[in-house]
Amino acid sequence: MPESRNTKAKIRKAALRLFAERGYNAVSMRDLADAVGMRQGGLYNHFEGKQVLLSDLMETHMVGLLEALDTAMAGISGTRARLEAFVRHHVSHHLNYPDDVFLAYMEVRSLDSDNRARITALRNRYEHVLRKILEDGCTQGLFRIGDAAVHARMLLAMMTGVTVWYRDSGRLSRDEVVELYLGAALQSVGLAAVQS
Amino acid sequence: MPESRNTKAKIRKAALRLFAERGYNAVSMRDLADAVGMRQGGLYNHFEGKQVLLSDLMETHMVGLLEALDTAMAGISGTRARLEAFVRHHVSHHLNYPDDVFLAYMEVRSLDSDNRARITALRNRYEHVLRKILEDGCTQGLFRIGDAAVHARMLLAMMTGVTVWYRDSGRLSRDEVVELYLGAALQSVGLAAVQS
DNA sequence: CGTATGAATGAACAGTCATTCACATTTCCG
DNA sequence: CGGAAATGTGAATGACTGTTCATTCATACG
Repeated sequence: MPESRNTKAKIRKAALRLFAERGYNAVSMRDLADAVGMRQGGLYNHFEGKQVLLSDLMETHMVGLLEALDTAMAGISGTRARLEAFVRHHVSHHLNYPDDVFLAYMEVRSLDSDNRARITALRNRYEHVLRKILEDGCTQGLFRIGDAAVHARMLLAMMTGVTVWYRDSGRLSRDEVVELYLGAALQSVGLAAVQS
Repeated sequence: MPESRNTKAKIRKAALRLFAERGYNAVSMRDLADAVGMRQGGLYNHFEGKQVLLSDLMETHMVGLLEALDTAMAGISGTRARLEAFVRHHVSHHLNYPDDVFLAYMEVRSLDSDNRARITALRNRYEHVLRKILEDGCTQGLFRIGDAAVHARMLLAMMTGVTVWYRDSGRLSRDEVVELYLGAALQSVGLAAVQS
């Protein structure tokens, strides 16, 4: 049992990396088995098939993302503070799990329709949290934005894009990057960036 | 000759749509031939192969994007005006050619290394134009942003994301969407949105 | 009219795909 | 130790991959 869980985790890890790097369709079960250090047949002792493996990875990521969001937002009140918490959570989570995020973003179309519906529902729940914050800020006259729903998508695209370019070997630390995105997000809704 | 150019254009059009919709690796030459209304063998009278077709589509798009940018920026002076022109150009161009943009964004990794280098160079030239505007705005004390290079990537990701959600059947017109993105972009650099 | 040309076909190629399975090997537990 | 369950192997399956090619066809030209 412990040995089993170990290889299962190794398969997930290798699959995440390969799928994110080359794309779901460009990775064969042979490639995956090679990366884990076994033959392709053995993979099927741990997963029913390639499609199940993909949707499993995606669902795990989305559930983890939502849980991390709950944790990050717990007990935070005030619209501005909630926006700040959301941005910090989103960017730092994306910096910490770039492969997961990239996969969940790029390979939705590789899911069959049932799995896609489930994943999309989770994503909508996530997006809705940000939209709610923006709507609150609007009705309170706190934010100056044209359209809350559109602005939510703008901010999510902006922040999610951090995975495309950020490298740990670059000149900026993760914390610095988080603060840069926070400043831009706050200004984009019409708030002054710094307050310290 | 005219007939040839016609089918060649039909192949490009169908390939663009299919690649953008399902992904390069998920589209077979048989699928493509079916979409055009011919058999797979005939495709090779017009293109050397699948990879050439992909890089051809991408290069055409990137060159067109750069040309459209030149046109949009021609004669525009003043940092703020140049930023406005860039944003308007980028968003409206992405609304008009969503498949091209999506393909060029998603399938860079499906290119072999030579083609990838060429496409990436074009993309960097494009990104550099925006970064230059932001740097100018910084040195002039006009913009309030943390880091011009990072901010350029933030804005590009934000604006490019419009292709993910926008539908002509939705409640917003393309022009309205362009103005929403313009407002957000201006505020994100610390400028007031409206001036009319 | 004869012929050269560009274009389309449909079969064939060698290779890869995800998946299955009978069979070894290892691990666990009584 | 013994046997059962878990785990890995390697070969096989049939379907599909991008690409090639001999052949056919229609049109254009001298």
